[in-house]
Amino acid sequence: MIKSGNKSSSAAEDYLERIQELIEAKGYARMVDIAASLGISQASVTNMVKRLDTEGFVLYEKYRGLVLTPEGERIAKEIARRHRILTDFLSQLGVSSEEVERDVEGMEHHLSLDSLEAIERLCQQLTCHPDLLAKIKHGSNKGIL
Amino acid sequence: MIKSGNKSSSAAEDYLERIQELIEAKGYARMVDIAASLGISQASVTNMVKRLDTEGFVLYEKYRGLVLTPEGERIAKEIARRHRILTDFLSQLGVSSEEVERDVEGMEHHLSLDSLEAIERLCQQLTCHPDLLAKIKHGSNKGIL
DNA sequence: TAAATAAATTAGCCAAGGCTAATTTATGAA
DNA sequence: TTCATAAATTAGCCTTGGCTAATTTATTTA
Repeated sequence: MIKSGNKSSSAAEDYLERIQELIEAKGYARMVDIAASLGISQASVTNMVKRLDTEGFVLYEKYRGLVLTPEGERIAKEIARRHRILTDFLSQLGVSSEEVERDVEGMEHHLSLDSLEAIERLCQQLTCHPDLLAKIKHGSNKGIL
Repeated sequence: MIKSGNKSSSAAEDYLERIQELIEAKGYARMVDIAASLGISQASVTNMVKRLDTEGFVLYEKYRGLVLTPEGERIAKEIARRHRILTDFLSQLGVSSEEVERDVEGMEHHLSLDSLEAIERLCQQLTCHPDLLAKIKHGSNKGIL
């Protein structure tokens, strides 16, 4: 998904997002850490990283590690942004953080820029209308406990 | 996706939704129509319908047609509901109908009930606040033309 | 009702993305 | 520096969900 530039699958986007997060957090992204972070096997990571390399999202040298290309980084940051916006949105609506996480994970690859930015503006507006948000959350049965 | 009852993949859910739509519109769902409606080959439909049968979502007899089981119908209706709610939501935000269609198609399989119903309540509230919606749409560059 | 056409099915293929088991390379500690 | 362990890779397999081409069954029409 994601329109401009090269095509990347949902799976590829997930990898790029996590790789970027690891690099930000620790300066590098090892295969073993990518695997742990995504909850999949190291072998699967090796395969996908090879693909990401041939498709130009990553520079990879066997046994030596990998870095994102500018294009890979662009996609990683775009996905991170979608993640942020959608997480904010569902959190504002009072959805529990575990559900937010799962739902966002699934949705973030399927939204046009237009929809995403409309939701972003909506969040902005909702911030100034806590009364409205209160009514929405009130409908929820898992209220303030 | 969809929690309660049997598991169904996103693809299976798409099939069930379309089958239900065809049955509602014409009283029956032929392989050739399901294929046309989903934009895939008849052979692929035959395969998936067999699977939907063995998984209990559909009753199918070779060359004789198919009907939804109660469970299949339950899922079809649940997906249709998600489709409705998400379509309403993005439309309210001023997203173009083609984009709404594509986005909803992608998202509808990935939302928890909690998130879905929070969005439903949000739409309800937004209906009473056209001023708010106006501001959101205003941020869009493809405004009133 | 027999032949032509439309619909459905089968067989066999492909790519994406997972997996495990076995092997190879790198690295840290004695 | 050598050996034990950790990390990475390879080989080979699986499922999902597509596809085309060939075949079979149903249906329509002359």
